Amino acid sequence: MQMNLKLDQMRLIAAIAEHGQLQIAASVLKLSQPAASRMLAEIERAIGSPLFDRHPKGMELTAMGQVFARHAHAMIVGMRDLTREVEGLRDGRAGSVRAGAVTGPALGLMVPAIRRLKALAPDVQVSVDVAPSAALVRGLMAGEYDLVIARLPEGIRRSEFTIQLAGAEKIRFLVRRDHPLAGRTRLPLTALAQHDWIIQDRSAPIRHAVEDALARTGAPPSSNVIVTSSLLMMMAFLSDSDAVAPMSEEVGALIAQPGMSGFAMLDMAEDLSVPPCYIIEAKGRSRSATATRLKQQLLAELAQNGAAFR
Amino acid sequence: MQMNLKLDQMRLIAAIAEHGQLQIAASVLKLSQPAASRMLAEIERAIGSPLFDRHPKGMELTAMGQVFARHAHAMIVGMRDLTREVEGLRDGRAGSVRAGAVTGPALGLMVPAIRRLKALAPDVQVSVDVAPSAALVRGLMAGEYDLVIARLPEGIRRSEFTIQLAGAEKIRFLVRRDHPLAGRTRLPLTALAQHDWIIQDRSAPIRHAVEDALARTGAPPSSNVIVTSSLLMMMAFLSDSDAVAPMSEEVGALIAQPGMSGFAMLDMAEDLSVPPCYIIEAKGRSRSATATRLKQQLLAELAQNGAAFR
DNA sequence: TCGCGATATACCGAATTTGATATGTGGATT
DNA sequence: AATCCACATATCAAATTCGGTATATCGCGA
Repeated sequence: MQMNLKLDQMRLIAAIAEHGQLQIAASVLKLSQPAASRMLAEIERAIGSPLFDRHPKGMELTAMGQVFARHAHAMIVGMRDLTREVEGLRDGRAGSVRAGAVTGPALGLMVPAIRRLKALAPDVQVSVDVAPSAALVRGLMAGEYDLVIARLPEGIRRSEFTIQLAGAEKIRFLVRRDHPLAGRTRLPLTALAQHDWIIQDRSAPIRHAVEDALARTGAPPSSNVIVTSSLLMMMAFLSDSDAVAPMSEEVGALIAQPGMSGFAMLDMAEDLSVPPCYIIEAKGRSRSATATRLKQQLLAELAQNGAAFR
Repeated sequence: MQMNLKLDQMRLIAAIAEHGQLQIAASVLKLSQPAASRMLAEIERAIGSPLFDRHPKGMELTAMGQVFARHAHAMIVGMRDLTREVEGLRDGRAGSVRAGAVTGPALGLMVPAIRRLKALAPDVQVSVDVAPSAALVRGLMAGEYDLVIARLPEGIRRSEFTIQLAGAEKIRFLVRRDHPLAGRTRLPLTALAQHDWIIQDRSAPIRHAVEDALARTGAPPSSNVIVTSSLLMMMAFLSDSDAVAPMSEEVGALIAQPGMSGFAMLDMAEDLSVPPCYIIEAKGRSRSATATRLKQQLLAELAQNGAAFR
């Protein structure tokens, strides 16, 4: 399907969704009602499905319309953010280092490196995001980050990046402290299948790795699953249920400090891991002094603890 | 500034940013080089600032260009996501309940309600996001959520929503267990000002409330601040430093379970809170049966624990 | 049955956009 | 100095977009 839609079309859909009537939406957008009607018809032709159910007193979104309206809204907000940020840049706001990392290296590398950087230069502005690799590399390419610690997405053109191996990331399963499986050792993966799972979105590498490992054992995945990427939600569900949640070892270690936590990591018969991570910067990008210093701290951390984070 | 830019313009900027040369970008977009050059010129005229520094062998992004390219990339990705989701809807994927909550009510209300719902209907698809109120209500309006638990953004038209009071949200300060302030009681806010802070983004209500309270005491905020909204990053920084981090009481309670955690919540002389939360649904929206059931569980949770979450 | 309110369609003209080719300009390299 | 490469500008023609007014259509309520 070819959907070369325009922002004004997004605005129309969002306005109709918000106001419930084409005429009001048209007025808001400073269009005549027939112009709005025709624009809507063109959008629906491009989509190949109605976006609104028509009623004598107005319209309401169809299921497809809800999907479209959500995206339209995000686009409108995105344009607003762009405008704001472009204007803000005119105010000459000082640079900062903007870094991102996937969860394990966020803890294992980024946190100590930032801590060291702040020790040396307490007033630098540091902004850190934790996100999946694809989003991080996308952000890096788009100039949103100065550097990221992430996996290499497929098809990445290595020649355009500076890439430094940072290490592998192991998967552990977190449970509440008094979970039936908590005290056992060398658990097979199949032992987990009968429990509820709190698991990440389908795009997460941890989920891929876990599902692949389950597939190799022949055990079906649990049928009772709650999908969330929020660590908070995971901890909350785990804390008073028999659910299990896969996560990176570093995250698990932080949450389940031995003897001091309401959580525990399961002892598995077989290690699971996800592909290794790298410190990635975009070539040809002017690098702020602060970003250079953060990179230096990351390399120092690797030199010191390389064996620990492998 | 009026920036009525087009997606094709975004694509051009993203392509130049990616390839470094106008001619290659033009080719990728199936344009002639002069057409691309003029399109770029028009974008830069609308922006009022160059997006690229020109060099004999190509162009590279200016600071403004990096901002623009990042947003352009997000728009392009958004359009791709829209296309994918529109197509996916044709595959007839079954409905699910999509809920969102700000952090405190995510724990205090949403988690038990979802747990009850799953007990009654183990195979329903539940998706939960934790996000700020503005984003949640935006998502609700755009059809991204069936219901949310959030604060009421300014200017919200109450007549368009079903709004049910869910309670207030208290702020606590989290520290590591052996923090110098951990054992003290009735701490004044000024006692925290000398420590490092791990704090949320400027738009977060918790940050507003904390900065307002600090302003009332006359104490300046800490000059040594790390900004992150990632709970994981907060916990990591707190776990081996003397930093403090404000967060909702429910989140703090989950992390700092008494006697069992590497963290503790500070005992403050004065309670801080953020404005109350509500269960919010959009009127005129066809509600899935699962969403209705989740709403029922939320109301049941409120009826049972209303005093606890107030 | 009639009137109302809301959307849909027909028709038209004006404006804008689009993108080509041809050519100019500037910096780097040989 | 000549050449090359990459971007910028001029010119032109074609296509598309845009959005108005006028009017038709439909469902609901009185």
